[in-house]
Amino acid sequence: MKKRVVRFVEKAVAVVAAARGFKSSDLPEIGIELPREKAFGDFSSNIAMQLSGCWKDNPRAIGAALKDELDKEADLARVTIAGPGFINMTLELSCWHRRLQEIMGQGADFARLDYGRGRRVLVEFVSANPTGPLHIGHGRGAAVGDVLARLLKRTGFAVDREYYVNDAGNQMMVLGRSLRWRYLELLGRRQGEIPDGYYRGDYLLEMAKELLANQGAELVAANIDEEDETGIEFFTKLAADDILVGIRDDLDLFGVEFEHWTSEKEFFTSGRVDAALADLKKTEVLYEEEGAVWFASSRFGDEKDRVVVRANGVKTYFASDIAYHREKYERGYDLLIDIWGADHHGYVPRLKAAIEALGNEPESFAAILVQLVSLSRGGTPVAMSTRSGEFVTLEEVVKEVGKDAARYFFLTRRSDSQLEFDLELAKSRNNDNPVYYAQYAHARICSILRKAKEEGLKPNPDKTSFGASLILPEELDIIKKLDNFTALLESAARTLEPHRITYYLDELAAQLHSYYNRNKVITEDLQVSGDRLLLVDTIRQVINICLTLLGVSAPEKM
RNA sequence: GCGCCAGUAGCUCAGCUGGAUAGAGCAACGGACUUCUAAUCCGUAGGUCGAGCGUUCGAGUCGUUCCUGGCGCGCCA
Repeated sequence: MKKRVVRFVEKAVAVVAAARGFKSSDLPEIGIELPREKAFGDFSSNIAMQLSGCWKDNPRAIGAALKDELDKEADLARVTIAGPGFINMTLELSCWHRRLQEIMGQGADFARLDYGRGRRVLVEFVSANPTGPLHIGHGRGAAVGDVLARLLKRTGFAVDREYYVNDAGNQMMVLGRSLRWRYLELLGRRQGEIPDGYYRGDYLLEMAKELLANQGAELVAANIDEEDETGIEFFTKLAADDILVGIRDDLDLFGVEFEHWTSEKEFFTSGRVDAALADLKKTEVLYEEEGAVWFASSRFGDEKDRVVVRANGVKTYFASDIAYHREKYERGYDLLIDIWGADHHGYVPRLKAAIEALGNEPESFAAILVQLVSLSRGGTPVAMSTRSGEFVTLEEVVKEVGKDAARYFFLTRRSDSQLEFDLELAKSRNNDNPVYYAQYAHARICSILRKAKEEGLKPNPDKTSFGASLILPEELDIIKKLDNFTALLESAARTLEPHRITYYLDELAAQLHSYYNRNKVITEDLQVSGDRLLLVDTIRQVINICLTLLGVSAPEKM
């Protein structure tokens, strides 16, 4: 609808520009907004103010000239000039009624946009080290990443989700040592507290017990000396594989699926890290100093240069990450989105530098930083640390509060603002939980539709009289809100901010609840009932789309 | 010390590419179920948008300087 109004204004501006002898080529872009105040009409434009500078005339005079042109449009019921020069426009009611019918007619395909024009996007998220179960912080990343992927898909991107398994490096050795220690502990060959720096979560103890039960003591114990690192690789692989299975299960429970699981280790073994470094070397951004190989990331805006190969010959995590992102581009993606914990923000400039050094557009890479989730229980902070084993797992939370509430909760805030997750609050199944509000609206409409069906009524399909009885201000507001959904999705996709869906949904649900309490949908009047059924059914449809985007169920009864 | 993110109602937070009189939920207070689902609704009250300066027709939004909080500044991942 907005685009139609933009065209009206464009046309008017072109006519007036021609009359005043200005070229149509150097006109500013037409901005159309939804005014805050209803009294200002359906749409408003500030174009007169923008033109006043280059046309050397006052905004109200320009506005008046534009108004004369706009008054010729049959679909515009009213055009006024207000304040410093706003052009306020009100559409004919019939336009809104037609729009409602149109939205309903598009069904589940409403707001399926072509904004992305088929560009290929890779959204990489969670990517937690396979050193322990996913905790609540990973849950936030999972929710944001998954919903963002769904959003981009709907707005016209070709999207893949990817989990990068960080199965290389020191941490994996520590994991192996930790499991081996637990195993030896069960055999009575280790006593006391597990050493500092080891992972001490209960899951490793459980794993060790299972290992002992399945494989016995001799199989692996025979060759293990008290002190050396014998068998570490065996334990590492065992632990990592087992944990990864658990991670997949947890994400499955959370409703998150990945198209790809990529292993960091394979980048080393396949020689891709070396190939990436060779590429960088060609562009002369690598140099040696103090025995190490450095990447001159400071030339691309990073605060200092970074080591890619240590003096001991071992390549850094950064080196494999360069290879990883290089490979993403090779796979043909136009846009890379990485979702990281905000504590990794210092890492963004160097990766961006590498991406640029490899000849890619810096704008084709975006890192979304998700702030930490601070955990509390009934208002008391809970410490979280994988190594100490003190944390609440994602699995635990999902099982307690349900997938719907958990996912929704993570999207009630924009990602760069910190989120406090109170376990007591989340676990309590009371009415404070915002997800029920939207779901209830959906169930309520379904209930109305059931009742209508019993009475032989259905949403008005009549192409000539549809919606004509929808004349209440709140009805018009709802239609506008429904119409605005496409713009909302587009802006959410443009800014990569999936939380906007949640807020929109909440507002739409509020409008429905309010409308429901004020008006009866099923009345004596067949025309009115049919039109109102059309209205609420369309609301239901859009709520359904929102909930689907959020990965939250849309119950027909509650 | 440098950098990133945040600072909006008592609390938790929205505020779309700068737009007109700054919003919601919770908490507080007062109302609405013989009615299509009260997991709801309606009303009241609550603000120098951290502070200053600047940019312009116009700033919560942009620039800049401070203040406060979180995080990061490794040849760890």
